[in-house]
Amino acid sequence: MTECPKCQQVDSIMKAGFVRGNQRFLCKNCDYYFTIPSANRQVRKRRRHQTTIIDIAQDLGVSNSTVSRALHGHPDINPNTRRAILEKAQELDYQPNQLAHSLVKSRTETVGIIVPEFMTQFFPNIIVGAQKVLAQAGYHLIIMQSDESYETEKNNTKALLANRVDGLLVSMSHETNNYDHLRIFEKRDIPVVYFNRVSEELGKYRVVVNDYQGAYTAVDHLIRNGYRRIAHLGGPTNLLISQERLRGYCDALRKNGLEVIPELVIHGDLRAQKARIYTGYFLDLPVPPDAIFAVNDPSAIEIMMLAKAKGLRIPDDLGVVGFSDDSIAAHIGNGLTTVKQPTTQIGEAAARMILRLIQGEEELAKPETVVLEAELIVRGSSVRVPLTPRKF
Amino acid sequence: MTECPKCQQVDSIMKAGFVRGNQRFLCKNCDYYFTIPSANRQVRKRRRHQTTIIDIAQDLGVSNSTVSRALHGHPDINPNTRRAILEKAQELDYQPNQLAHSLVKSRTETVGIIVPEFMTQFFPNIIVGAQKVLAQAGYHLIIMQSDESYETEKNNTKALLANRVDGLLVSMSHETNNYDHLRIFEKRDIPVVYFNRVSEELGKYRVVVNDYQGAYTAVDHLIRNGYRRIAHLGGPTNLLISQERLRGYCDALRKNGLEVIPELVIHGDLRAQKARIYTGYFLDLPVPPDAIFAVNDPSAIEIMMLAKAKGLRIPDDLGVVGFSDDSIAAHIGNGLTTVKQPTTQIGEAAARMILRLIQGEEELAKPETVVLEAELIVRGSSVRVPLTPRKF
DNA sequence: TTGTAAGCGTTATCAG
DNA sequence: CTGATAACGCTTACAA
Repeated sequence: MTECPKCQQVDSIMKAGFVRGNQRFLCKNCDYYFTIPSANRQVRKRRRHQTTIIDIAQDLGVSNSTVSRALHGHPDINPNTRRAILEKAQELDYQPNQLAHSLVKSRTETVGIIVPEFMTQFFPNIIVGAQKVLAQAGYHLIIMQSDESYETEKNNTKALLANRVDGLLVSMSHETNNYDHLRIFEKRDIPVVYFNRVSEELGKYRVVVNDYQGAYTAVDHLIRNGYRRIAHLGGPTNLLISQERLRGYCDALRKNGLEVIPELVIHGDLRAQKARIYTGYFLDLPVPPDAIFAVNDPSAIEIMMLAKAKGLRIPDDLGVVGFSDDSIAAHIGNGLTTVKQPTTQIGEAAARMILRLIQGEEELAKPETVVLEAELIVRGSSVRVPLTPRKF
Repeated sequence: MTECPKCQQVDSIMKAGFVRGNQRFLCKNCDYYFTIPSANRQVRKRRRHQTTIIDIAQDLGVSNSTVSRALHGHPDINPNTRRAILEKAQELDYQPNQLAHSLVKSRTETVGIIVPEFMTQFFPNIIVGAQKVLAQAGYHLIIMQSDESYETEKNNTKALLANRVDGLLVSMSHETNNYDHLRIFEKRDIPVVYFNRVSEELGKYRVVVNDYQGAYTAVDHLIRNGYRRIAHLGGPTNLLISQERLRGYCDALRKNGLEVIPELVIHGDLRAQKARIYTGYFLDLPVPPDAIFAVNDPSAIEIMMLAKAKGLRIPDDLGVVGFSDDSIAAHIGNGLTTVKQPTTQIGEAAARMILRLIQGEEELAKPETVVLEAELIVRGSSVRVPLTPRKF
C-alpha cells in the first residue's frame, strides 16, 4: 500500500515511529525515512487544539517519552532536559490529558456517588464530607442524583460504568427493589460502598447510622415525657433505615410496657406530600395519637404544620419527633426534637472505605459495616414543660 | 527485529492488523500470519477486565469496526451480523468505554460546575436545575466545590481541564480576585458560563439574578413600613452581586429622600460568623439602625438571633430583610422577609446556555447575559402590623 | 540518558 | 457489507 517516494518500492517499507503523531516509515531499500502527508494534514491545526506531550517534544526535538518522564519526575533524566521541558510545558500552557492517562492506566482516580435527592441538607453534607476525604487522596468525585427514581438510578450507574469510575458510593432511591444494576459493579470488581439507604440483600461494605438506637431513644424520650399513644410515620419498607427505625420504635414501646398498635404505624415514602396525607389520617382517627415519631424531618414538619392548622398545640396536645436534624429543625416553632445524624462523617467514612477498597485490593474478603451513632436533640416539640434556657 | 517463526526472515515481515489487541504480522516470504506471544500474555487476563469491542469481535470472528458499527446502528450492516453482535454484547455485559470514546472524539459530553459552597440550599438547587437540562441533552455534570477558597477553585479548574470537560459553569468563590485560571478556558475555546457570583472583568456569558431590582424592592418595602435608619450588611465588594445589591439599597434610599449613611454600610464575607460580628457593631452604634437589609439569609438569621438575644423585638424594634429565600426563612421566628431567587431556573438557564455554546460553536461572537427576576417574599420580620393570614 | 513502539479502547477513512 | 489500520494522547518495557 505505502510506497517509497524515492524508489517506488512497496515491499521494503517498514514503520519507524511517529512524528507529531503521524506514522513515520522507513524504506529498507534506499534507507529513506518519510511520513505520508495525510489528507487532513492541513485540518490538523484544529481550532481547539489542547497542547500535548508531542507538541512539547516537537518543539524541543526530543521524544515524547522523554517529555513524559520529565513531567513525572522520573529520576533518570538529564536535569537540563528536564528544565527545558518543564519550561516549555509552562510556556505552551500544557495540561495533561486525564482521559488518555486513564485509558492507559485503566484507573480514572474518580469515584462516583449516587444520591436520591438534594432537597434537604442531608445528602449535600454527606457529599461535602466525602469530597473532602477524596480530594485529599487526589481523587475526584462525580455526583449523580437519582431523583428517587429507579430508572434514573440505573442510568446513573450506566454512565458511571462508562466513565470507568474506580469506585462507587451509593444511597438507593426509595423505588429501588431490583439490584442488578449494582451487581454489575461487583462482577467487574469495582468496589461499592453503600451508605445510609442500604438494602439487606446487597452489599458487603456499608456505612450506616445506628437508626435502631436513634429511634429507640426518640420514642423512649416521648414516653418519659408522658406521651402514651405514640404513632409512627415510617418510610418505605424496602429500605433498611425504615426497618431499623421501625424496630427501634416497637422495642421502645414494648420495653416500656406499651403495645404496638397497627393502626398507628404507617409507611410513607419520605416525602412531605405523603406525610401530610398520612398525618391527616392519624389526626382524624377516633382516638388520635398524642405523639408522632416521624421517619424524617420534612415529614415531622408537615405534621407540625397540619397539627397547628387543626388547632392542636405542640407539644401539649401533640408531641413530635423527627429524624435527621435538618437545618430547619432548630428554627421551626419552638424547635423540633429530632435525631441528629452525623452527615459529614457518613461521607467521610464512606470515602475512606472506598479508598481502602480501591487501593488495597487484597482484603476483598471480609464484609464491613461502619455504624455511626445518632444523637437525640431535644427541642420544644416534645417537652411538655418548656426547657430553660430554650434554644432559639 | 521481528523475525518469521517459519523462515526466520526479518525483512519480509509486515504488520497485519490486530488480534485481541495484539499486533499480528504477515511474513511476505512464506505467506504466514502470526502474532508475537508477548511476554505479558498471561498477565493479560487482568482481574479487572472490562469487556471491549475486541472481545466481541473475537468471539464472533468479525472485525472490531464491524462491531463498532453494529453498536451504533450504522445503516450499512447485515441485519444478522448486527443481531449477533448485539446479543453477544448483552451476553458479555459490554459497557462502552467512554474514555476511549472521548479521547478519539475529543468531546467528553461532560460539563463541569464549580460552586463555592453547599451550606445552604441555594447552590444545590441550581445544580438540580442544571443537571436536569444537561441530562436531557445526554450530558453529564461533574460537580466541584471551591469551599470559598481561591486555591481550591484553581485546583478545580485544573482538574476539569485535565478531564477535558466540554464546558464550564462557574460561580466564583468570594476570595477570587485573579482570573487567570478561568481565562485558560477562553484560550482553549472551552465555553464558560458564569452564574450568580460573576465578576465585571470577565466573562461574555452570564446568568444572573436582577440583584439591583431585588435589593431596591426590599429596601423600598422597609421604608414603606416606616423604617428610616436602614443599615446594609453587604457582601464582598469584588462580587457583582454585592455591588448590585448595594446599588439597589442606595438607590432605594435616595429615591425615597433618605441619605446613605456610610457607617450603616458594611461589607462582610457572606458567612454567618462575620454577620454576627458586624451586627454587634450595628446594634452598639450610638444611634443604631431600625432595620437591616442583609446580603443573604444566613446573615439575616444571625441578625435576628443576635437582636433577640439583645432583647430587641422583631419587627417592632428592628426590621430585617434577607436575600435568597433559604428554606429556613419561612420558619424562623415569624418568618424572614427575603428576596427570593429563582435558583432552579438559574441552573436551567446556565445549562441551556452552555449547551448552545458547546453545540453551535459559530456564534462565539456576541456576549450574552440572562437576567432573571427576583421576588420579594414578605414575612413577619419586616411588617410592623402583622400580616393576616400569616404564613406558618 | 534517550528513543522506539506497543498498547489502552474507540472511531473513522479507505479499500476491497 | 466488511476488514484493515491510523489516530486520539499517554505510559512504559525494551532497545540503543
